[in-house]
Amino acid sequence: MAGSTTIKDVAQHAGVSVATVSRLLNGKGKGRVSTEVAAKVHAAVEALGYRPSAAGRSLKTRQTRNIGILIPSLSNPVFAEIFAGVNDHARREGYTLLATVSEYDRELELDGIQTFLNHQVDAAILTVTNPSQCEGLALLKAAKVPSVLVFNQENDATRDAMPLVTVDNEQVGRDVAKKLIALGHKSMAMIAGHFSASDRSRARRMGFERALTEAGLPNPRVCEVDFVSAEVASALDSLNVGSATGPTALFCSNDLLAIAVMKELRRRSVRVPGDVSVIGVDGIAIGSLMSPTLASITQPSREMGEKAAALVLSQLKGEACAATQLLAHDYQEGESVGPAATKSPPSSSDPLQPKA
Amino acid sequence: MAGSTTIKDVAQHAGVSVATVSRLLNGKGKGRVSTEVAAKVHAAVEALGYRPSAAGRSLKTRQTRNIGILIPSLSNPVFAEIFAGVNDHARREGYTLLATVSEYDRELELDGIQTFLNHQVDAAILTVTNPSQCEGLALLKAAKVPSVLVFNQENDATRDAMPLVTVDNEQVGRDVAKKLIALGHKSMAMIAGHFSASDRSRARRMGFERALTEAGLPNPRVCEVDFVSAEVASALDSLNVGSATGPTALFCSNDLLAIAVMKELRRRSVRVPGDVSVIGVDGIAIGSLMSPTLASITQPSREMGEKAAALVLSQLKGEACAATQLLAHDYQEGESVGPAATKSPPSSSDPLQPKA
DNA sequence: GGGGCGAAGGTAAACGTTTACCTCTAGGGT
DNA sequence: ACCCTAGAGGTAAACGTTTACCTTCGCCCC
Repeated sequence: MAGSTTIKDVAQHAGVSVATVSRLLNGKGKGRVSTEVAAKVHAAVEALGYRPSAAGRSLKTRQTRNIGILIPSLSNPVFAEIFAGVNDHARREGYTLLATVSEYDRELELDGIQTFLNHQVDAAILTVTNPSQCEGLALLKAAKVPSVLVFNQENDATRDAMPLVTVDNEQVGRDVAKKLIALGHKSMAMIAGHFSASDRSRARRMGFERALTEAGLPNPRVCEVDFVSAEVASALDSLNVGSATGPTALFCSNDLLAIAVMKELRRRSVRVPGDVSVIGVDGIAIGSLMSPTLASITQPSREMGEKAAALVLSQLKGEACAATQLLAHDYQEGESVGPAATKSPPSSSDPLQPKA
Repeated sequence: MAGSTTIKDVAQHAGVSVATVSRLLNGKGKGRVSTEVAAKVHAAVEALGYRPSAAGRSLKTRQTRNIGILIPSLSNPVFAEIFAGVNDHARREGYTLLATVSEYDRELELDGIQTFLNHQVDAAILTVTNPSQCEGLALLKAAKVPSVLVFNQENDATRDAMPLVTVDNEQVGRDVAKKLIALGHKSMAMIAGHFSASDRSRARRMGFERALTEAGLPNPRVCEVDFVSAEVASALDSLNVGSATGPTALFCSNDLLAIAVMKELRRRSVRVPGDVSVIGVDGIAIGSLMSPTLASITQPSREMGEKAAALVLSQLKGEACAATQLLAHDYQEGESVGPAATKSPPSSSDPLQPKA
């Protein structure tokens, strides 16, 4: 806090009542103030460096003009962009962001939400690890705080609707499959962060698997990693990547992971996409600076942030709004995917695909 | 806001006075409450789902337990880490973050600081484009809000001290120079974002140039870019990179830029480090996933965030604290630097360095 | 047995706003 | 000449806390 000059000081200095000052400053009331008085008040405000106290105001108006935003991590550029989008929209509407990052930790998620509640945020924008088992969400609903989930793919029907802004992650998985199938891949694998920490990964996996099944292909091998490079290595081992029996294409649940995978492949002298194709999800900018450039499914992250902010704000104004907004994703070309390798002569050690 | 049950409701429900509730909940007052009353109150709190109003509390205590944090951008992982560090420390101390990103825009910087002031943050943590001409800083000082600059290298002596948490950016520049000189480089260039937007870039440049001068080498060519890849290309053109008259080493003012530069070099078939060495600053994680891995000067970003938070908090408690904390940086090995290329036969078109 | 003391808890006055309601003045319509 | 209205501005009551200051009571010590 600071050299608090209050509205009372201003009123005194300008020789008017506090009500007048308040009315003028918020442009309220039919009975407006005369221009002379206005001038005096403004002069006083200027002279005293008056700044209305948010606390006093909030107490009376019962709104804080704060929006809580909870994201798992800022290391992933996707979340950084979401944040930028939210920030931008919120600022324009005169709202401020109470931000916290959860590091994918359920404990911290709850803690963050509690904090939002304690601070009486007017609205909340969240990405949680698992909407269907996040107690915090219930708290927000109980407190009737307009909230929206970003990126999450809530599929728990028992819970009454909390709006979502996301892409169709199952379709993302399908699109990846479609792309790889079109290039002749028949043996694929998926590498993902812990599914328990990301319902979007789960949805992507589901779409991926279904598309493969529909195409008459066997289920892909799937491997979870803890996102430390050592684990990436063992994941590649367990999938037999690079060997004749290994997959010809790797679907990574996000770009950061895909980049780590490409690094490890390079270390092993597995050529991308010569031996193995790699594709990620997110469309982060740095992907196209890699060599080979990373193919990915791009999401309009920044726009998602803006949409999310717009959504909670209109909810705040009491406007009914679409429960869920599905934004379009897109395929981002990249050198990291290519036609399936014809990896072995016909008399291969892999009897399952003699015609490949 | 929400189904506001107030402290009065709790008091009533528990059959005690509000003062008792308040005292119990904050563990204040020598005259403690008896265990039976405590139990009743807690039961009431539980039953009613009571949550103290931050507004009411702030109004009375004159502190918000909010810390403002202003950073230029979250796209740079360095800032994301700072944020994580601040977030972590603040949370542990029971503070919440009011966050905003300025996109390196002076207007938005000021706007953000005003917002902090309007919300009466207890403290502020900032990275600004230019400390010596940021009006916002003066406002913070005038309002006596404990503040700290992170990453900035304030060098305006006329201004009374605002504490800094940073690395010695001039030394960073020197260390880069030293490293490159040791590898035999004699012709170097620096590529940086707009210097006007980053005093740390300016300091790095200064150190770099001074070290070269002290080593008897000519001043490096320096080129500012607007951080769009098209500009990186023209920067490389203007520096003659890849030609016999061009530099054998490029010092990039941050890793993201270095990565973009490496990308463009690759496109031009300029070998790194064979033809040109590249070194960045920041030590972002993704640098070591590139090929070649990026050499860099690492900064302890997360720690800087934690230190910054600790610093403003102790300032808040009235403890005097070191005006400036210089943290150690470190050289991060990377494949992107190597010995200076002996780029042309003795009868070169470059008469300036016949002996090289 | 009385004075003193400390523990337990109540009373009420802030903190800085906003806003419903009131007062006053001037002007206009009949 | 009168009433009505509208504009301009003042008065004071909230909003939900915290906390200084009381009151009460039981206990101990002389």
